[in-house]
Amino acid sequence: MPRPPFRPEPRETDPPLSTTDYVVLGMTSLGARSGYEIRQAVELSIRFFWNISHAQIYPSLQRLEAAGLIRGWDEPHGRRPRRLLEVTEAGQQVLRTWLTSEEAMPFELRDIALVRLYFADRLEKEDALSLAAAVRERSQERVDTLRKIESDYHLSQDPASSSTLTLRLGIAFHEAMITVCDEYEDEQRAALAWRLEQAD
Amino acid sequence: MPRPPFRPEPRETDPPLSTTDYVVLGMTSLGARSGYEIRQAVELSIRFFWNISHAQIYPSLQRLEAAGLIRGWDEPHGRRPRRLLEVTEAGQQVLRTWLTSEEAMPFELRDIALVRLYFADRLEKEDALSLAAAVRERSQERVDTLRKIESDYHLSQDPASSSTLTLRLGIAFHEAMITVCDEYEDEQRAALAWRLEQAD
DNA sequence: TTCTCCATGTAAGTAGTTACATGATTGG
DNA sequence: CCAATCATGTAACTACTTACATGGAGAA
Repeated sequence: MPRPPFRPEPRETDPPLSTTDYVVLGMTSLGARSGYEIRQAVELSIRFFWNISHAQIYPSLQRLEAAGLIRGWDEPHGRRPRRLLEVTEAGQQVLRTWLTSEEAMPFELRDIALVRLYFADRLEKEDALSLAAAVRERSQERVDTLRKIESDYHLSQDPASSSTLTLRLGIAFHEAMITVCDEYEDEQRAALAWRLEQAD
Repeated sequence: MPRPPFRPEPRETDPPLSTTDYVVLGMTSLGARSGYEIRQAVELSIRFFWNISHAQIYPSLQRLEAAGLIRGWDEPHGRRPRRLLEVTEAGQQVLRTWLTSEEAMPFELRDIALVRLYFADRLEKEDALSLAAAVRERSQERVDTLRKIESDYHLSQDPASSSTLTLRLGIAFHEAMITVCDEYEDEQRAALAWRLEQAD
């Protein structure tokens, strides 16, 4: 009977961190002190380009703590349980290494509105028109909301660009969407007018 | 021995379609005749705002065929197997219904570059600067590529906006990114200059 | 003959969402 | 006292990616 092949002890080296882990680590490094605060910080800052749900945060915190990148201790508030966190020196270092690494920075966009618009030719022109209008209105609402937030923001203090970065990108993107919809609507209306003319 | 509990035949009512299923259905409706062609069509058109891999397409085709929304038949090319497809009238109807439905149109963006930029304050100013520069260059390359495609496109024929929609959105988005990076770099450089001045 | 493209599928693993579960505190 | 918010976690499920697997056709 052959000897089983030699396998070195599979050296449980820390698995590489996911982007979500780096977000959790980064928010801790910026001063978020609990899973709950991390979630709020994400919601108020980077959710436009990287959203995470609380169901991802708690397992991520466990991984980071096991890897020694953050430190956590229980500090209940009254009888309500609470686990406070802080980043370790190793964690700071890992974060900085990630931020300066040369690895690829993939870009991903998923927008059902654009998918629908792409297939709008399958509809009657009237329906295609109202679809485009709905998409345009959605973007218009987003722009209005973001502009409102932007002006409230200017009224307050901090001119730090990292906080307004998401605002400005959101505005730029949705304004481009509005332009595209406008053009599409013009085309459809022109085609429709031509058809009505022919019918006379 | 107890009788097994009565269970009504679980009336295999068609599960709702995912957006990916609608993409596959839509591409078939636009004339893609095989899984392979669907994949190519996605790659050349909507991949900027809805990418799918071939591993998603084949199971999706099976679901759609089971639901009677497309029809498929084997038509090997020589000895190479090939399954051709066409959309059924029911499929056309389901697609139109989806396109005109009022359901929400969520928008999702995931960009590691922006995440990194958000955490750039954790770095030395020099490193923050080179990170911002790397992000700016990435977007600049994208803009250059997209503009090239756009001008090639203009040289050919079809002025259909659905095909240029992805181009124009991509350009608008990445130009906004460049502006944001420029501003961030200016800030960092100013802070750096100030620090050097103090050191004198 | 070798490379690229055509062509279809499955398996295993990772990532993410939604729902389930619980309960305390604070402010009106 | 009731609603909103604080606060943490798990389970089940869905979606998606990467790797595995196979092989023919056509062109250079």
